[in-house]
Amino acid sequence: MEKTRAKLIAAGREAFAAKSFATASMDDLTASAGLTRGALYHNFGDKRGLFAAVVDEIDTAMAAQAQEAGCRAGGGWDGLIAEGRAYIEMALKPEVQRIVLLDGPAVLGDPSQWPSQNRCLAATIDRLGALAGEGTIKPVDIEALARLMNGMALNAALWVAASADAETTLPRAVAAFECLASGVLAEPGRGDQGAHSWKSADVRS
Amino acid sequence: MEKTRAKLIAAGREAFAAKSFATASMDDLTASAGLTRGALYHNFGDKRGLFAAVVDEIDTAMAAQAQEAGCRAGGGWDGLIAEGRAYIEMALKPEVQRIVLLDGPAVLGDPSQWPSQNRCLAATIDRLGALAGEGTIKPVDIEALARLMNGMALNAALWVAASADAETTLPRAVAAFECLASGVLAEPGRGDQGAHSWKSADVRS
DNA sequence: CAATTGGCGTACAGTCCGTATGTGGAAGCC
DNA sequence: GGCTTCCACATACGGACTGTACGCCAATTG
Repeated sequence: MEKTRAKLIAAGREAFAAKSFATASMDDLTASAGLTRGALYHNFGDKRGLFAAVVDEIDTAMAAQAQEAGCRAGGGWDGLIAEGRAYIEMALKPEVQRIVLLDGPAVLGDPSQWPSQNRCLAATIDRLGALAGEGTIKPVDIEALARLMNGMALNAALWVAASADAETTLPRAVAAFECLASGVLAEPGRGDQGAHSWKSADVRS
Repeated sequence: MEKTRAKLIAAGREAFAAKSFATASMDDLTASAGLTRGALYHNFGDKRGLFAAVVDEIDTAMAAQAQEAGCRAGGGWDGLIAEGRAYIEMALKPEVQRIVLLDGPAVLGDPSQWPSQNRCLAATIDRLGALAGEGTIKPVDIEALARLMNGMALNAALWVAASADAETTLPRAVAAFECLASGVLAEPGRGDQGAHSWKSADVRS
């Protein structure tokens, strides 16, 4: 049944977020879904299998939300920055930081190998490729740039999530992100408003 | 005895690197050191305690090596870039990627909270502060910048470590790192040679 | 209507962690 | 020198958890 899979994934999101992958008990998890471990091992084969499904669901939603924020910003360079900002902001949710940022790499390996991350990465690569075509950014290795920018946003998110008061740390992280990202601009002084943003954002720090 | 601690940490480095934190058995680990679990729980109190000691040892050595590379490059902006490059190169060792990059955050939490990382972060902050004082970099939030640059290097290292052939990926990651880092330069066109490096390194890609 | 298949519950074995207890030797004291 | 104390480590035990093999029930099919 496809309904039990959904129930298990939903229960997994709660359990893995609240207790981490290692300490989450599959007996409790399945019981909270009104099932037993038999259903789990039949549908996902493994504890890791359920975790991978949970990560894929969350990560896919994150990629979609980031891309939507990029389009809402009008695409182009501003869209790229908006994507990074959205990604950082999502890490305020404990679910995201515990499952995707901390346990995910340890259990499933390098995030850039996940299918959901590859989708997000492909979107960033496309966006950077378009910017390179119109000369907005320097003609550098696009894939390497996309990977590092994704990683930078991911790491900024981790910092914000671990900080005492995320409300004040978030703008600092976003400003630093935009400042570093402006390094790929062909004309840093006036490339869109990439160079202005870090200035205006820095005022409040 | 201080000798048993060293033997357990040495055995921990091998076991955690080869089998990961979760699958490493403390019975086997202590047996390989010629001891039993009694010695472990007496000296470190916990499986996590030993792991924290192992991470601290590796991470401290990494910070020292990176700082030494920075000094060898003559300090200043080139020193900062050399630090990042050295940090990325260290992640080629499976021990570093498995223990520090993957399991470390999951078991011990956000890396920026580790004592060893704080030492490395303080060094980067000092270096950035000096560069800001002489006007080499933009007057932005130094701490946020240092955290993101450390995270960027860490993530680039993870990518290189997970790639099929690290020898070709490494220069791509380093070039992208330098390109993004150049975003903090006050005069990107000719700030030291930060802007040249990404060009020359990109030729071979 | 009988048989088979698939989804799920149940029982069992194996492993591992953490703690409580025991032991041997070294140091201190009279 | 003998006795006590203490510390570093070994040993034994309990509890929990995962993964697997097996059993049951419903639905489908011929």
